[in-house]
Amino acid sequence: MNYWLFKSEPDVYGIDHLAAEPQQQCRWDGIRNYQARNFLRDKVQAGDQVLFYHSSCPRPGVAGIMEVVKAAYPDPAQFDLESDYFDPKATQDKPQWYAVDVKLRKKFARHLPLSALKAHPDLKDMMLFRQGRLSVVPVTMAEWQTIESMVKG
DNA sequence: GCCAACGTTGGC
DNA sequence: GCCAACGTTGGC
Repeated sequence: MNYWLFKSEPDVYGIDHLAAEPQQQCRWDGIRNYQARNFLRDKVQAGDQVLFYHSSCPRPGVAGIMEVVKAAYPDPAQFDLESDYFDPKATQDKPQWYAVDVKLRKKFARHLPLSALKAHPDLKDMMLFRQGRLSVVPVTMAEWQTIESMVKG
């Protein structure tokens, strides 16, 4: 099992949106960055645990935990002319982009702010900090456990 | 293949 | 709004 951090802008789709979905489940789509795509397509598996990260907002940070319920499949939006995520290079035979399905596991009572993550010595090597612009980021098991302990504590 | 210009992300 | 860090595009 793997651990991840997925980013979303809460104005567009935050953890409360996910909480309001039927079965608190949704398609995580619209990823249009090759490195993020490769993680999604090649590494993200059903059962993986995911931090829901709010970005580009007044208080960026981790808002809760999701679980992957369906591994990667072609993102339907790439074939949809009406969609912002339409990609003329994509064909059914050669999809360019992938999506996964996720389910809400836990919404934190208090969001864990980015500042707290940055301040913790055990998290100093997080890929989140090294490559700030990536929207699908691996998290190590040690980092995951540290973050869980911060939420409880 | 190189590189400049431009666009996007995201924290502050 | 600003800026850093990348990513993408397109000319050559």
